[in-house]
Amino acid sequence: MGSGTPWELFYTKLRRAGPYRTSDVRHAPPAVPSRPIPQPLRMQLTDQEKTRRENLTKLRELGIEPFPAALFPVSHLATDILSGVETDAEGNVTNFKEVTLAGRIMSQRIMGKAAFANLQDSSGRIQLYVSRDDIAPGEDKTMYNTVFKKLLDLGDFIGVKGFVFKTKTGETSVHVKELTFLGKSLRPLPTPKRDDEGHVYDEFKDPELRHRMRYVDLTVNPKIKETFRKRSRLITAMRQFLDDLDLMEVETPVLQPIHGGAAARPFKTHHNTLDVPMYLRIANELYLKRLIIGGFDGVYEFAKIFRNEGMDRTHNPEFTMVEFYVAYKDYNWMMDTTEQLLEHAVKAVNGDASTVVRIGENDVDFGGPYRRLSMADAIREYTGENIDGADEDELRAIAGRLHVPVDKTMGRGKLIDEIFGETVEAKLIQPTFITDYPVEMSPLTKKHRSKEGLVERFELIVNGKELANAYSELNDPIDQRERFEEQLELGKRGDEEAMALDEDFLRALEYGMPPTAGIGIGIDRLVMLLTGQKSIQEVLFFPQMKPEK
RNA sequence: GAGCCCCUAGCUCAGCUGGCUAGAGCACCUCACUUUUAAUGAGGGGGUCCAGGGUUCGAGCCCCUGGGGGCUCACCA
Repeated sequence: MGSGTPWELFYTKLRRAGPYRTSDVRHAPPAVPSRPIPQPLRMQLTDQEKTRRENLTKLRELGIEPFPAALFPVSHLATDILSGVETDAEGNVTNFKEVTLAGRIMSQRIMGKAAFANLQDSSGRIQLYVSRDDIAPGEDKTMYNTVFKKLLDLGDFIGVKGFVFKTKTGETSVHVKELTFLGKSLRPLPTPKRDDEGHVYDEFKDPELRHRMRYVDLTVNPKIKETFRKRSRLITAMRQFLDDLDLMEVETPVLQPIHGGAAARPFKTHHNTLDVPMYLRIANELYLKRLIIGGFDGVYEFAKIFRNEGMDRTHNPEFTMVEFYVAYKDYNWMMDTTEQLLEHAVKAVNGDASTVVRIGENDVDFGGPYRRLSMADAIREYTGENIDGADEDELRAIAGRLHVPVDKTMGRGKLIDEIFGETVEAKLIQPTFITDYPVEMSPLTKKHRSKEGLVERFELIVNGKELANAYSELNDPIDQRERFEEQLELGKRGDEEAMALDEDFLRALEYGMPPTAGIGIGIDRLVMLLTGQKSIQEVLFFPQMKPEK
C-alpha cells in the first residue's frame, strides 16, 4: 500500500495516538516479568478490515460522522411494522406514513439506481428500499453512489426515516428517505443466509466461537435471543411469585471466610487487608438461615454460586440458584409451594396458560400436583428391591443384584443414593418429588418425624435429572453440631467435598431458629429444560471458557 | 478423567493413493442494472493449510510432540 492513501493517514494517526484504542489494551493484564509481554494488537488486518477502516475515513472526509454522539429518535421496531401494517383494497399500505428505525445492515442487494437492504433491530429484520433519487434528491448523487453503495458495510448501525410500503412480491418494506450512520462496523460479520425452504447456508455455528463472541452470535443468529428472553421471563416470574408470598429478596455474601452449606470444592482467594483466605460461595444456605434466625419469616435470593469442579455441558464453574427459606413451614408445604411456583413460572415462559414443555420425545407437564414418592418406595417400584431397614451388607447385596457399581468406602447413605441414581432417577420424566433421604447424605436436614435413619428432604426430579433440593431445615443446634462433626470425620478421611464446620452458624442456631422449610432450585438447569437446550453453555450468555490462546 | 472425531480464506466447507501455482460458495473489491430477496451477470483480490519436529526428490495429506476445539461416557447442581 502506498503512503498517503486515506487508510494510510488514518492508520498513521492511530499509531501516533498510541496503539489502537481498544479496551483490550487498557485492561490487558500487567505483564509478568518472567514471560514475554503478550501482544494484544493485531497489526495484520485482513483486506475486509482495511476496506472498512478506509470507508470510515472516507465518511469523515465527506463530513459524515460514523460514530455520532447524539441520540437517535427511534419510533418503531421492525416487528411493530411487520405485524401492524394495514393495506387497502388495492394492497397499498395505509399506515406507518413516517417511521424511524435503527439497527444493523445485514444484507444489501444493489441494482443500479435502487437497492434493497435488510435492517436488523432488537426485534427482528425488516427490508429497506433505497432509491438513488430519494436519498440524493439534488444533482449530487454522492449520498447514494458513494455513501450508501460503497461506504456502508454489512454490520454497520444506521438509522433510517421513511414510509412503509409493500413491494411487488408483497414484502413489507421501509422506503428510505433519510439515512444516518450510527456506528460503523470494522470487522466483517459472518454471513449466514437462508433460502425459501429455510435451509441455512454458511451458518455461524462453531460453539467455541459462538460462546467466545456471543455478541456476534446474537447478531447473526438472533434466534438464540429467545432462549435468553425465556430465561429472563422465568426469573421475573419466579421473583413475582416469591414476592407475592411475602418473601423478602435479600443479598448475602459471595466472599465467605468459610464455604458452608453444600458439598463441593470452592474457589479460594485472599483478602489483602484482612490477610485471610476467602472463598467464593458454594452455597448461600447458611446465611439465609441466619436471616430466618434473625426474625425474617421468609427470604429468597437469586444467587450466583461458584464451584471449583469439572466443566461440561451441564456444569459451569458459576451458576445460578434461587433459594428460599420460610419459617414455620415444613417440606410438605414446600412441595405444595414448589408445584405452584413452577406452574406459574412455566406458564410465564410459555407465554400462555400451558404448563406443558416438549423435552425430546416427551411432553413434560409442570402443572401440579406432582407425584410424591419416598426414595425407598421409588426403588421398590422400579427394581422390586426393598431397602427399608436394610443394613450396609444387605444394601451391598441389593446393589450387586441390580448391577450397581459400588466401592468399599460407601456407607449406608451413599449406597442408597447410588442405587437410586443408577436404577430410578433417569426413568422419572414427569416432575416427581423423591422424599425421605438417608441421614448420612444430608447434614443440614431435620431428622424425619417418624422414619428412623431418614431425613425430611426431597428432590424434584424432572426428565431424569435433579431440578431442586429441599428440606425441613435442621434447627436443633446440638444435632447440627454432631452432623458437622461427622462431616469433619469424612474430611479427615480425604473427602474433599466434606462440609466445613461453621462455628458462627452453630452459635446462631443456639440462639434459636424456628422450624423452617428451605429449597434451592437450579435456574440454569430449569432454563435448559424449558428451552430444550442440551448444554448449559447455551443458556449462559458468557459460559466459562479456557483462555484464548 | 477415558474413548472417538475435528482444526485449510472473514463464514461454511472440498482437497483422491503424498505429486504442477491449494480450491468452491457466500463475504470483499471493480463494472453493469430503479421492486430485489440465497438478487443477477462479468471481472478481480484474499491463505503462517493450528504450531514445532520428522520421513520423503516432494507433505494440507504420512509419523511424533505440543496446542485448541467438538461429541460420547463417568462424577459434582
